[in-house]
Amino acid sequence: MGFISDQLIQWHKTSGRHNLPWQNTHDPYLIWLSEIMLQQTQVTTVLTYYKKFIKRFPDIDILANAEEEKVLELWSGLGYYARARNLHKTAIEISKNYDAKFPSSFDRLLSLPGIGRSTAGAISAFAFKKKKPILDGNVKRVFTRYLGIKEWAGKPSVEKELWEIATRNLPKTNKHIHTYTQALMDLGATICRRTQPLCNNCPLKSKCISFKKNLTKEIPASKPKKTLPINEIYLLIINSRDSYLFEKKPSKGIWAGLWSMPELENFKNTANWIKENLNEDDYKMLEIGKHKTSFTHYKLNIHFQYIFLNSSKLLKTDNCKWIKKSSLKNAALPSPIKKILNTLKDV
DNA sequence: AACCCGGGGAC
DNA sequence: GTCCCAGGGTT
Repeated sequence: MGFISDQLIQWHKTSGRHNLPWQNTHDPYLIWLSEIMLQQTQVTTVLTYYKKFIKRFPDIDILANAEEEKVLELWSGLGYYARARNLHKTAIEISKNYDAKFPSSFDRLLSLPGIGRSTAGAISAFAFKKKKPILDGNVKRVFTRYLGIKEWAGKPSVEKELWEIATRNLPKTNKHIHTYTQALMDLGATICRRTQPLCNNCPLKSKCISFKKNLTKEIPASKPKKTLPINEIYLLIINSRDSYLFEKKPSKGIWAGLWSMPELENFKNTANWIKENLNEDDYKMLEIGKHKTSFTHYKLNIHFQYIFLNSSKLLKTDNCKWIKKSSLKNAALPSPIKKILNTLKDV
């Protein structure tokens, strides 16, 4: 398979993607940001977030000097919020220890928070023209199909093999490594798609085992199924005047660092909670509801009580705050919380 | 090796 | 509803 790299580089010239916002640059800051946002996230989803982000944080020093809260605000809705926290940590580290210049060393890149082997490989190729392999969902799909690998690509032993294949298939020189790397991603995204691959347009079809044996439906093998556990949480949506009451999530766990609603074990103690934390007896229950959402590893049923208070008194707790309705759109809230608030009737 | 971590696009 | 996406970190 020594000529795959040449064919891919040639194919990319006429048929690859050339106009994504993070292309046509070697600025490691812009490339790094795009790679982090694109982890487990589709291009179409990233586009608007990326543009907003570079407008607000044009360079790494500005990002490093920002409050983590502000970074999370621009990440709100994108998910996997550890990416945003690690992004901020890395910006601070580079600003401090590398004079705000991205390190070109692969090992130093790999040591930074949020940058794993594949992301370090992509940054190395795109920003520094270094010959390093990547192994994302696209590459896994292209290689498992091309070679007829029938096992799930996420299985550790298979993944190890795929890294070796990705390394072995790199171009001989680093001259076109950025084109090659982009070509692999583009082929996976536009031709070697998960469903309905466009095999007739594929530059690799003459030697692709899945194409020749008609295995593109079976390969790549899907992840082994597991029944997801269901979690129930109980939230108090407390409204007073033009604001809602929020509670900051802990630094670990789901939605870490974001703002959610006060959470109870159940609704038996609602009155006590309001008395203890807001020193208020007089409240009105406006609505009771339920919202379902689902994550990679569990399902979540959010139960909520929508409560109205006449006065917004001072809180005892320091991890709570009121947020005005007009500010919700730009606050660091998880998507389901924003959705629930949008369904509530105005008081 | 298994689990944790979001949200949405495409079907 | 299902599956998976330019994966990384933790245990």
